Amino acid sequence: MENVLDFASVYCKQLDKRRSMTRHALKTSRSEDFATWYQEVITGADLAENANVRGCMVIKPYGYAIWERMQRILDDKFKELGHTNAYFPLFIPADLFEREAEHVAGFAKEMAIVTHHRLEQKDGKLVPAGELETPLAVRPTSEMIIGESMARWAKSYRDLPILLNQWCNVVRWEMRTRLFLRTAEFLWQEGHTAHETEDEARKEALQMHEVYKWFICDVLKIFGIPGKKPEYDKFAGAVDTFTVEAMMQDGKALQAATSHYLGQNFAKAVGIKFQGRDGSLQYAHTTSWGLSTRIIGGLIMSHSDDDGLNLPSAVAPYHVVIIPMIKNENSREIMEYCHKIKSMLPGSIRCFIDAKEYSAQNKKWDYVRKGIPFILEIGNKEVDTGDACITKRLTMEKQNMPLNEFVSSIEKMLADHDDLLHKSNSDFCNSRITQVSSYDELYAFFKSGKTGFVKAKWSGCASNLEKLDELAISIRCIPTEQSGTIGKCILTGANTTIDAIFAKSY
RNA sequence: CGGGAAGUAGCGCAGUCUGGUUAGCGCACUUGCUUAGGGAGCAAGGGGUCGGAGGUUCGAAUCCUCUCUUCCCGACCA
Repeated sequence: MENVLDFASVYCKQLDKRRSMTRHALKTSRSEDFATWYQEVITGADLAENANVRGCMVIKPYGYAIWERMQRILDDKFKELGHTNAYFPLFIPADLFEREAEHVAGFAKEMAIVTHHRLEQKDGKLVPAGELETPLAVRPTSEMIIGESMARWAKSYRDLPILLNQWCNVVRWEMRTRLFLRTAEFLWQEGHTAHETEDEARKEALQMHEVYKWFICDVLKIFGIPGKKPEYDKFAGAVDTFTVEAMMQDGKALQAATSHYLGQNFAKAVGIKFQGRDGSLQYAHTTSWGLSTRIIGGLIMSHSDDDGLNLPSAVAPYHVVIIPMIKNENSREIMEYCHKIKSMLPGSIRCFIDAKEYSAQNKKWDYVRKGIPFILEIGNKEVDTGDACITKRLTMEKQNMPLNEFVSSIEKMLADHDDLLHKSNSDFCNSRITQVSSYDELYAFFKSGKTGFVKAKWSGCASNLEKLDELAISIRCIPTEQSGTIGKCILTGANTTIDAIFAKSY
């Protein structure tokens, strides 16, 4: 493990050195204009584009390939833990929402509603004609409609737990949208479970919270702090909300995935009742948990640099791209050599040969922007020497190595790639966590233009929160890892042991 | 949803203020030749209902009204 870190340390330095010396693949740098840079990473890597509909996006094939990788990893894990996939309707009768007061209040403002079901031609224009008796909400989340089914399915304690997940799209009519981070329609998975006891349901919510933590931090190598949402910032209708708050390269927090213990709130609203072991009729305890395409935004803002995207190997559509440097005279030998390389690679390595007739250099820079970990340039030289000419995306260092050595070390190099990705991100983020012990310090920190997470004592009560408004920050979470020390709440002055994370957020 | 900016070729832009030949430039694209491993050169080409609708005018990318979309700052954001 130490060796790995040493390796990463050395490369971090090379990385910084190179960045100060050379021309970059993107026009705008992170430090110049983070928001513009973010857009350029997306267009540069060909991940997505704005659709013709307000706030909606087209996820392009390369972006969707990343999402598919994420889906596969998570789906396998969910199933391993006993969940099964199902599918519920996109439309939810609007009045169904009204059964849970907090829930409807939380979503009312961002709900898209279908009120008509037919178009008619009028003066050459199509106008909605048949009005629906009951308006249909386009699902912003499916607790109510899935709960309604569960109510029909659960009769006895023997029917529990019900462990469901669905992969779908949801719609939230947001006022301000940004590709991946906040779109009117987005893709996600939503898990919904019903349990016999509070204890079991709480364990389920925490278990899925752990799964998200693992996926975000270990698989995607994104720096995140797991914790609990403050009482006033829970999911509408939840008893407890757990979150992973990820830190982006501009120091802002991104709520990356949440898991909720819903108590009996939803069970009571839709009637998930079952006969218990003692014969009495009881309400189930439910949970829900979700992770969306927003995480792709988090992935971009965690790992990308001024040359574009960088990807952890687990979700990279390709690990290796081979670019033939074709010259007319012996293109056949070069292509044969390229195929030979591909066929020699271990099965775990995703590789493709780009033989499109575009200029090799332009192709190379495209793949730099797409964050392919290893780019191979294969031409006459390599055919003659039996080498591979490899550019490592993270460090942008280019080197020749004997083909056999490349093939036998590719898995190790990919592991090193992941370690470096992980280390440079976690070093960056760890250096941006600041501890303060008073509101004045907090104020000075954010007013000075510094960014990052600030850890401070908080009483846990909702008073004096308006003091955070001026700084445009919020309490992101109460981290699972608590120091246990006693101190004064920076907002109220009350004695407390609670550590909380304060930050600007997306 | 409030304030600001902007929509002209795939991308980036000029032209709009002060209405007037056939709407231009760079990159990209096509063809040819010459070159090639940090983003080629030269030459000849292709590609546009100037976001959309309506109006003013002999004439609208340009002026007016409405509308859609995008970006930035706020508010909002399980």
